[in-house]
This record gives sequence, C-alpha cells and structure tokens, in this order.
Amino acid sequence: MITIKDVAKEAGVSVATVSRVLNNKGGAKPETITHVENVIKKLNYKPNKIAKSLSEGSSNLIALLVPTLNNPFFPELVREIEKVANENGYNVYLCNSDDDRMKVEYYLESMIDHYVSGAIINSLHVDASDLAELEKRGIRTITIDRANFEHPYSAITVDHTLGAQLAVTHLIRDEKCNNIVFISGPKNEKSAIDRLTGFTLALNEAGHPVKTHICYGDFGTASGYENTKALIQNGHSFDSIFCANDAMAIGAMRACHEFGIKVPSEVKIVGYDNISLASYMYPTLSSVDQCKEDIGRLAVNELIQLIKNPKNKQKQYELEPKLVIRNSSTINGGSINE
Amino acid sequence: MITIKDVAKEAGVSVATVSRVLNNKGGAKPETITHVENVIKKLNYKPNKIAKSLSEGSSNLIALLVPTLNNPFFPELVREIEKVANENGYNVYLCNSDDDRMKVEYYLESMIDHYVSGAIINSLHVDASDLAELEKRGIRTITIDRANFEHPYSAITVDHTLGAQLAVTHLIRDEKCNNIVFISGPKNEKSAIDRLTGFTLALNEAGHPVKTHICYGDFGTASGYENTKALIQNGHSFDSIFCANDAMAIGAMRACHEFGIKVPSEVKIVGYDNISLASYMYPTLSSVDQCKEDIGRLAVNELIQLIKNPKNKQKQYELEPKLVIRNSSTINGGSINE
DNA sequence: TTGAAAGCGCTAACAG
DNA sequence: CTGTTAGCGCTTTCAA
Repeated sequence: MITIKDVAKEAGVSVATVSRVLNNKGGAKPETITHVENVIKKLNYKPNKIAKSLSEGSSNLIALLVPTLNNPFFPELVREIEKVANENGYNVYLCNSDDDRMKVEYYLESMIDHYVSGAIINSLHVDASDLAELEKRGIRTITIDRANFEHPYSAITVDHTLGAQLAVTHLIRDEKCNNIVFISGPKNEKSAIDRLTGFTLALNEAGHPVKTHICYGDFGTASGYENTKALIQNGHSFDSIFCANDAMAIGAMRACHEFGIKVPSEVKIVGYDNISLASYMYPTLSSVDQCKEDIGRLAVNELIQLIKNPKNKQKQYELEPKLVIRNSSTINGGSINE
Repeated sequence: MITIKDVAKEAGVSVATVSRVLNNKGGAKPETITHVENVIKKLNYKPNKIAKSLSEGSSNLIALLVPTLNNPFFPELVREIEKVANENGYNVYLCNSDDDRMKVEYYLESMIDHYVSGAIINSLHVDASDLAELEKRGIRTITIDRANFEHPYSAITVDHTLGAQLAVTHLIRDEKCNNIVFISGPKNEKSAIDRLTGFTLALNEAGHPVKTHICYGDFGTASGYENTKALIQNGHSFDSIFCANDAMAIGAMRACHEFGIKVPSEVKIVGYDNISLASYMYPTLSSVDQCKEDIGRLAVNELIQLIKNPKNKQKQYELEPKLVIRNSSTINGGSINE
C-alpha cells in the first residue's frame, strides 16, 4: 500500500504539499505541482478515500434507499441516479429494503455507520423521525415520491393526481370506457391516495356516470394478476383496468390472457411508470410516464447542493407525468418506438 | 457525533476497554462489560465504520460489478447477493458498468479507493490483469459467469453448454422443431460460445438433420426484437427461436406478435435466465433457469471465506442449469405457478 | 483485567 | 509558497 507519505518522500516535499496538489487547493508553485503529479503517476498512487473521509468527517457516498428491485421501475431509477452521482464524483450506496421495515432500519443505521453524506429515500417505511435522525447526524436527505407523510426536508414528488387523471380521462373520453377497475397500491400510501383522487376527478369530468371498482394491490406483478383473476372468477364485468404501476398491469394483462379476454378490444389496460419493457409487452402497454431521468437528475443535484451548502433551505419539487398511449388501451396504439 | 471517547469517559474506563467490549475481544470483567454495554445503549453510541476500516485496513464492503441493470436478471441477482452479504455483516457497493469499459475502469479504481475487502465481478470488460491488480491491492475477487478468459481466481460458472443443450433438445425432441434460429450473445463471449457448443451438441444428438440459423444480439430486449424482425422481413422461415437470454426472447416474441406469427403454434421460443417476469409474458416464456439464488449465495460465501482466510486456495464452481418449460415452446405448457 | 499511547492515511490550521 | 503538526475515531500492542 502506497501512501501520501511515500509520495512526499519520493518527491522531496511534505505531505501537506502533496495533499494540496491532490485536491487542487492551489498555493503551490506550478513546477512543484507538475513534479508531484509526476511522482504520483510514477508510483501509481491512489489516495485512500477512507482516510480522507475520516479526516474530513464525510464521505463521497450517497445512500439510495429503494423499496424493491423486483419492480423494474426501480432498477431503471437506480441507474439514472448512479449515473448522475458518478458524474459529480459521488458514489452510490444502494440500499434495497425489500419493503421491509427491519431492512429499512438496518440500512438507516448502516448509512450512519458509513458516514454517507446524503441519502435519497424512496420508501413507505421511512417516517419523518427517521429523516430527522439522519439530518441530526449530518446526513442530508431528499425523498422521492411515495413519501406518505409530511416532513420539512427536500422532496421530489410526481403529480399522481394528474397522472391518474390523464390515464382515466383517456379511458373514458378516448376509449368510451364506462366500467373501470382501478387496481391501486397499498391503502395508506400517498401515491395511491393521490391517484385515487385523480381517478375521481376524471370521473367527475366525464359528465356522465361511469361504473367503477377499486381493489388494492402491493405493486407486485403477482398482485395485479391475482386481483384481476379474482374479479374475473367472481363474474365481475369491466371494460378497462387502470393499474397503479406497470408491474401490476403486466399481471392484470396476464390474467386477461389466461381467461381469453382480449386486450384491448374487450378490456383496455393502462399502467403507471412506463418501464422500458412496456413497449415489448403483448399488446404494448399504455402507461403514465414518471420521467425517471428527471427524477434522478433532480434528486442528485438537489442533494449535492444541500451537501455543499448546509445552510441552504430544503425545497419541494413536483414533476408532471405524461401519458404514453400504446396498444393495451387503444386499437390504434403506438408502435414499438413510442 | 458521539465517539468511543465519550463512552469511555461516561463509563469511567479507557477507550481500549470500550473497544474490547465492542468487538467481543474478551479479556474484560463481566461487570465491566455489562456496564459499558449499558453506557453504549444509554448514549446511543454507534461505532464509526470509517474509522474502524482505516484502523483495520479493510472495510466490510463487498463490491458487486454487474454489466447492466437493464436486463432483469441482474437486479434479481443483485438482490440475492445483497441479502446474503447483509446476513454476514457485509454491505454491497453496487457497481453498474452499463457494459462500458470506461465505467468498468472507473469502478475498479473506486473499489480500491473505498478499500472494499472483496469484489464479485460479472462483466465482459474485465480481464485477468484487472483481477490481478485488485488481488495485488488486497481485494479478493470472484467472477460470476460470463468470464470470457482464463484466470487463477475463484469463479462461478453455469454450465451453459448443458443449458443450451437442454433447451434445444427440448425443441427438437419434444416439439419436433427442425428449423431453429439461435439468437446468441456477443460473439467473443464465453457464455455465447458455450451455448453454441450446446446448441451443436443437441443437433448432433438429434439423429436427423435440423436447419439452423445463428444471429448475434447484445442481450438487450431491442436486439432480440430487431434480429427477429429482420429475419421475418427477409423471408427467412423458422419454426423456433432459442435466445441466449430472456430479454432477447421477449424482444423476439414481440416481433413475432407484430407480424402475426403465433407463438407457440407457428414458432416456439425458449429464453435463458428464467427472470421472474417470464411467467407473466404472453405466452409464458420457457427458459433455462440459472439458479440466481445458488449463484448469489455461493458467490458471497466463497468470497467471505477468501477474505477471512487469505491463504485459502481459490476454487472454481460450475452450476447446473434447469429447463423450465412454459407456453412459449409447447402447447401444453405450464401455468403461472411454474 | 485494564490503560496509555502509537498508528491507520489524510486534511487543515498555523507558522515560517 | 511550503512544512510541521495536531487531529479524525478506532484498534492494538505493550505495560502495568
């Protein structure tokens, strides 16, 4: 293991000088700088980030807490966040809670243990006091979506009321549906509640009565499948299904297929998240796009500036979703490229 | 921030004693131990892992380098590995290379910077000298699959020759296919080569001539789609497609759908990986199961024992894949639960 | 059974 | 412009 001391000795300067060069702190003769840089190269020296973190009292690690990796939306989000974080010299400590409070607690502690300098939180199982605890320990936080509680910290949400409204209006107005099933997420969840609001808004705007049925899933593919299967088996009739995420929509579509129900001619389906697989489903899946890219970029940028300027005020952002219409909800749906 | 010193002061002992209690080093009076433990609890003290790592010269971080998060197989594998690592007190530093050599290099350096104590490597863009460099720096390594080169370090592979053979034999013997398209992975890739070997073996075993066509994808859904589309548009006829992974199989299936080709009655499709979505496709996707769970558990356990016993010899493991038959390759395919 | 103190590799006053 | 030195929080000899 080759250290800053070795470099200093070899270069005939002090460790302080090497440190200055390393961190571009300036205040060193240009020749000294080049000389030191050459020695660093020659020795193939790599600063030890652990030591740096300890010394500075903070790391270049950003924690990213996600509820699951099972739902394709999250790997896609992880990817975006990782990319932007790397661009800015930060590394991501991925914490997959598997929707389990125990794991959330494990990871919250782990974040503290690892001196992460900030955390991007996306979990149902985190509450305001958890965030407060992190902030108290000097870890800046930002929540993404699904935050089902009030808190004074930075937050990014997507306007799920609007998202649901777009989807349901599409079903009612464009597709003349009048018997809609809404497979929601867990009842206590803010995004589920918001989407229900949007659902209701769209119904009100319809100007004519529309039959509805609401059931509750857990955002897993299986729950979309089981809910739909149960409805069919119970003889419940419907002409469309709006699912609170794509995973459940895929499950719902599967159930329809199994019972020989044609999508979209007999039942139209719209999902939420616009995962990349949506355009490869059969039929291609209409979905509300949450703009993962925007969420990811915004989350990292906001967090970094919180880290760099500790006195900055937290901000709240709300993004606008877009409806992407494909074949699962309309006969004239888009092609693979949409 | 509350440190070991605070605990020591509050407990009226030295930091050395607190450290002993913390790490169950023994050699302390039982009463002292309980007393210190109480103070720790009372103060809600958490040892700083950064400091611990620096002091010990190693962290409890395991790096996990994956080629992509786009292909659902990898999030599923990540999840397994993370789970087992956590059970053993290790945390995972997820490195997603997006199949890009630049990113691989970035992460290899980052692993060194972060003093990870071991690395699980799954990437086409890592070679023996990269592994040697890590090992030289005291980072134990284990490769998973896809290692397209020889190296003396620990490795886990799946018998892809067998996997391909199972799939193709199924198509030939069970389904009487005699015009098979094989959508392979990148040409230079070991797993692709092995699968080709298995493909050939199955053909030889058939005992009668079978027409074949081989094309090369990149494991992305789009490449399965494009390859299949091109074949169809070129008027190439075939009665079955074997894809080197499920993502491409989903793309291939999509292309068939678009051209009104019925799966499985006109064309049978088998994928590889057995991702969880396979049983929700329409039709459900037959696939070769790589046993992610076994791979993950084995990788972590092997790595941990390498870390703990530096003089232990590296080992090579080869796992056996299993064919899971569903509806995409047979009329009498399995149900959702298979 | 315990404590004092050196040291892990780096940063950042402070002094020169 | 550069060097000295005191930490960052923890582990671990070595003595007591």
